[in-house]
Amino acid sequence: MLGELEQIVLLAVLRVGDAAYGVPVHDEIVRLAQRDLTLGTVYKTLSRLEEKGFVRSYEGDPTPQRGGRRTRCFAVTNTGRKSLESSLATLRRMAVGLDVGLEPT
Amino acid sequence: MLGELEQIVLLAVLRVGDAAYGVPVHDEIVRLAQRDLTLGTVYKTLSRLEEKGFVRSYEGDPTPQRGGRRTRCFAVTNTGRKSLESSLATLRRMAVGLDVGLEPT
DNA sequence: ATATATTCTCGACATTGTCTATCAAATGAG
DNA sequence: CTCATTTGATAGACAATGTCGAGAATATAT
Repeated sequence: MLGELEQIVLLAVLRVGDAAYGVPVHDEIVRLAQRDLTLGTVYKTLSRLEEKGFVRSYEGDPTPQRGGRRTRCFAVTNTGRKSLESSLATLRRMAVGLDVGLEPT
Repeated sequence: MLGELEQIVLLAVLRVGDAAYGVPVHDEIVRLAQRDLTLGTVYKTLSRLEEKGFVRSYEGDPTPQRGGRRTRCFAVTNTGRKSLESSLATLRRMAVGLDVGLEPT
């Protein structure tokens, strides 16, 4: 089962695409979810998602502008994507017929 | 913030409509979310939602078929509905452009 | 070297998710 | 009427997720 924040973080990683490391993922969440999370929260969630096999991580290209260590980038795995789609599909199914702004096309 | 199950329970209460007490809400979740929850889990979640003001409860009509005590029915409050819509809107916003089965119309 | 900026890790604690066991009320059998 | 049975509700415990803040690691500028 994916928690609510886990879903959001998975979506953010997908959105950021390449070089999805902590900072841009965090920024994307703040921007689109209006949620004032800490970086620590994002990293913690990413770690847990990795333990469950929903994302994998790899060393990012060392292209730091000014200070900063190497980045740890994340990508959603197939399993992660399946799980995310399943969660969203459930919500959509349950929203059918209600006017809650999530009706199917 | 609404957890994932909280969202599902709110949706189920909306779906069931009148006389939304524990059992039918539970059934609706099992049916649409393929989630094998216990009745206890549903009640616990409903309690917590009520503490937060997202649902209210009232005594149901005593129309038991065979055994059974008076029912405690639940309805989603305005606040609850707003909160639910907000959560779903966030997901939808974040899904825009990704092919995860939750794109806006 | 030292200060500083950027990225990441690690406890610690709050909230949510979940079950099992148990309680309560209503009904029908005897 | 009494009580076993059925349906509905509650409570306590523990697991999983959500969240923060403090600090560690690493690179650069001075």
